[in-house]
Amino acid sequence: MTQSRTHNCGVLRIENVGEKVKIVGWMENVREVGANLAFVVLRDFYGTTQVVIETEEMMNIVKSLNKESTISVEGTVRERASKNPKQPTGDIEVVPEKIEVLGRCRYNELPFEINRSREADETLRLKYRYLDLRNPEVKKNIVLRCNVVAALRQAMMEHDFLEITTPILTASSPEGARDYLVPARKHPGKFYALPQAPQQFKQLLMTSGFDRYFQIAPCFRDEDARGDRSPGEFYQLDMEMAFATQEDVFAVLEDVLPPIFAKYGTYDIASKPPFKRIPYLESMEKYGSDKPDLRIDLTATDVTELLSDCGFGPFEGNVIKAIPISNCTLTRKQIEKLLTDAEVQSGLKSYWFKVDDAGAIAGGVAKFMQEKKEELTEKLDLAANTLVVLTTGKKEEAQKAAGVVIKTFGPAVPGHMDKERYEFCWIVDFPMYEIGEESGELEFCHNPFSMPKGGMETLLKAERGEIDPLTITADQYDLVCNGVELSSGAVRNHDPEIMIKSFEMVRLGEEDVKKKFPAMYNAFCYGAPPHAGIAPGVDRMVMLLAGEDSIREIIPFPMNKNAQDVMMGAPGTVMQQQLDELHIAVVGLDE
RNA sequence: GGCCGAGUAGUUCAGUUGGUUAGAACGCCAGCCUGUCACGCUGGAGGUCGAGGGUUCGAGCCCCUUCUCGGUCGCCA
Repeated sequence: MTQSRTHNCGVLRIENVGEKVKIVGWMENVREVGANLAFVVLRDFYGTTQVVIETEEMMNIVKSLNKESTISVEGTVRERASKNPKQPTGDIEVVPEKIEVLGRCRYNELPFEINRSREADETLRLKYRYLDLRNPEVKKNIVLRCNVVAALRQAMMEHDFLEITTPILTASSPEGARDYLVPARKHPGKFYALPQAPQQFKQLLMTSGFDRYFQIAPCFRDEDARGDRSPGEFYQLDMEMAFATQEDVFAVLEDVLPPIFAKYGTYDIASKPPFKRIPYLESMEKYGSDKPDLRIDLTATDVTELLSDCGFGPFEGNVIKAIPISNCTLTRKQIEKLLTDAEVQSGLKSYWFKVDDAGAIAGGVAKFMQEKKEELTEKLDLAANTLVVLTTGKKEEAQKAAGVVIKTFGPAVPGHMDKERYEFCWIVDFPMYEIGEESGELEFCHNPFSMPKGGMETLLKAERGEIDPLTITADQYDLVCNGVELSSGAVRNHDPEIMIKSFEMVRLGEEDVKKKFPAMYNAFCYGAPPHAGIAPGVDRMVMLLAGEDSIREIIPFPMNKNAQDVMMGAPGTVMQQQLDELHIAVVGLDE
């Protein structure tokens, strides 16, 4: 038989009995049950098929091989004497006439057992990622990723977006994250930068008249990792639309995303358009977060006025937020445990009391609450068996702590979270400016590319002192799903004069704009369309869909937390000649 | 960079108040087993307890230093 294979390891069924077949794959397991009887589990991408060994000749071949060797098996499909209903191919087995060794596994002990690789130490998994990926449970996330990317691409094309690639070697952008730099051989002392996002290119495409652009775009940022943030590189579904408003952008994603989430996600249910829209300030007040998990029905209420003079020390002079949790039957110990979890995450201590089943206030800081019982009951709509968690600190601290408490208690207290669904929302009306923590002066809150609401007129009013610049908002928005920030986007500032004015607000000016964004500034001077866009993170989307907590589970070859590829040995040293060509002298390293 | 957690057999882990030869499961090796499918049974090999130093008659365990990994905060326009 000259074919490489006639069937894969996932397709043979009872109907194929009697057929001559050739299958290939990895020898996953050998079950030796008698002197001349053994069962070989052959695995390929598609599944597993049992090969039965009944002769001394075949037994000798099998016994000479380590597990995970690749072999080809030519033989006949036979109905099993004892079937296994748990396996798709469990009704049949292949009786081999010829077994050929294709790739011998040189080791009889692997770094970990393939089918249990997810339990192994992560560093080991990453070092032997090619073995880790043999595990169908690991592989399935990569397959999912591929399907999701294909579905996104198809949906975007159907919405008349063109996929256009933009440079990987480009210029360093002075704003935002730390850049990855690439030394320029032909230009000593100069550097390319890898793009943090194709932001400027896509805006330039808009000025070129491409009406709708998208790209599954690789982005590079030299910032530290998180559980949901891969260090170094990640992918965005980057998109931009000319002559478009916030509503146009929303309409596209509200059309594109829910079907893909419902189809490929762990849960079948996704928000229907239009998604809930929550102004940034309201979100911070109510959910203590700019990425609320709307599957949780808990919200925070400001009780500063009510409780600041209640006599409890930590409350004095601080903002106080209350999160009432109805029908809560947690024990004191469980409550304390959850509060500790929340404290670890937020770094802020919170307090509690509860209304017991007799309607009395008890536990935690109850003794400071007794005098305020009536007002509290009215304000928080308290009933029996309601737990109230209190957070406090400066306004931002109290809000942030409340946000963490909500996300900690929501899943832990029965009845407050409908987990099996995807809840999208838009966070809108982001402030354009904020007071920088270090500088103490006005700074851009998010990015300088956004169009301030009201345009030039608003900026002039602020300049004349008629309005507080902190109240200026932008048509800038985040897409949030289940408490995960999927994306940021905005209606862009396409007007050179407004751009300059907007920069002047933060003590920068025309020269800075020209210096930082020369191409974009110049391009906008030649007649630019109003445009808007967004860039949902592909990795985070797939992570949500796969139901994984670690971003590394959905990346084929992830780096570790310290931005190292332990499999390839990156970053690594290079030859002196390479350094010389790049005009780089490495100093201060002991080698 | 701060804080928290972890590091013991190939892998995942246990290891009592500091006390004899550091254990289990899986994997591996050998033998047995003619219908297994997480096969079973019997036996065996396998350890610088992350590294270095200290306390002690005696350290996997206590103390100090350090390395590595993970989580979290900073950071991520």
